[in-house]
Amino acid sequence: MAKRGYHHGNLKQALVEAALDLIAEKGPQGFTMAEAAKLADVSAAAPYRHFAGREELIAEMARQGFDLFADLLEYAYRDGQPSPLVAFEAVGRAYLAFARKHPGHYVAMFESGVMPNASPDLAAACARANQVLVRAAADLSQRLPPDRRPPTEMFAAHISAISHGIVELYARAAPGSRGPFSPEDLLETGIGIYLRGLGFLDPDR
Amino acid sequence: MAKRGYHHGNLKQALVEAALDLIAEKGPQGFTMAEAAKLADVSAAAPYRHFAGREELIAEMARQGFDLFADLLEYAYRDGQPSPLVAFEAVGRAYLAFARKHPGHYVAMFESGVMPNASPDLAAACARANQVLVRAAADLSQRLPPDRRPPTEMFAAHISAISHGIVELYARAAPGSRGPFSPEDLLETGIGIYLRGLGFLDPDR
DNA sequence: TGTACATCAGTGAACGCGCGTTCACTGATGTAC
DNA sequence: TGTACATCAGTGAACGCGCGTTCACTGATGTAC
Repeated sequence: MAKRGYHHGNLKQALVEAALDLIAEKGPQGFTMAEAAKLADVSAAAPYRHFAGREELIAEMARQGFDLFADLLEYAYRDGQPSPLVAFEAVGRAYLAFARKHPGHYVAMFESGVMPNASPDLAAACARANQVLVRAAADLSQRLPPDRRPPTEMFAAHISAISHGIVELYARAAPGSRGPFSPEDLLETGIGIYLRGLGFLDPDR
Repeated sequence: MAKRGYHHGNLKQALVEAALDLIAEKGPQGFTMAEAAKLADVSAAAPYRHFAGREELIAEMARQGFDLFADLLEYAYRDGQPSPLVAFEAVGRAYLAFARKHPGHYVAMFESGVMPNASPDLAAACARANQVLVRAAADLSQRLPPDRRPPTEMFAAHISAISHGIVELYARAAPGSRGPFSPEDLLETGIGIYLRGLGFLDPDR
């Protein structure tokens, strides 16, 4: 690490990242302001130049998490290319990949107890991520005959629920602790069966 | 509350129940030994006559939770009566009802970070609950032609995941905060669509 | 039935600790002139 | 370019607090004889 003088230069973000590491390693309550400050190599009082308190730091982690999450889902969806179905399944994989690669963000977003309306920024980021899922569901629904289309919000909620459930129950625990299937397999097959139930035929399976 | 003398009489269970109340109200880290003792009307040192430490109290809450959970799922399943499909859907409803009625247990079981192998008793209770789901899935699978049966464990895992996901995302938050659908509706429709995807026709929908 | 005694399940005080946060301060930076 | 000064982003010490846990103790209970 480069030597630094009296001023840190980028302390706010350094604190966020330190806290993300701590939270990923030790769970939602597993970070303290003091420890984050120590990891960022500043005194325990320094964080209060950038955050009003602990809650605000957590909210900032969650906000950045939802922003990144929305970006990744959007990138995976690619406006429904090459087809809504393929794009939709890519979104599912991106969901799981995000949880795997950014466990600190994931915990801050979904397990820290932070309320999405804690700040307008956080609420906006949260809504944006959700809208990617909703849009993917809506586009895909268009392919069904009108009388067999599920409500879009419900469709999106089902996908969120199974994805989140798999992350929490099977991706978080020690590898192999819960049955012989990888989270990725579980999610792919689960969404596949669900989509078939809606009337999409998946010729590959 | 009845006056009590020097001895409490049933302190161990009283502590468990106090801690369940606290955890339900304030989240997985939202209880302390001191506060549980206070709620049970004993000194802060008294809990250590019954539990080796905080972790052991959490594990006991989770153990009792899994036991109750297994009982309720089993009762809902009723050995597959009147039909595997109907019984299976009753299990889904029982899952959600458990999470609603016993939030303290649910949190201790799934959000407290307690490891299922923390004690043999806990592991056994956890396995028993899981086995009810596996059995329900297995019985239902029997109705499908052999070449279309999903692996039983996977089937059960999908159901666990969607149930857990709905609890965490939609049943926990403030009512109405997340879309227009009740958790019960979401779970019923979600499982319905999934089962149709497996090849079960549900004539009602 | 009465008594001595082991065992059990509480008490109350104390411990060391680390936390979140505040405060007066100071070193560094950047800008106006 | 040089200097005075406002502003910013750190420090270090201190606070009050509540926690988990330990310890020597004591009141209550139950059992052997």
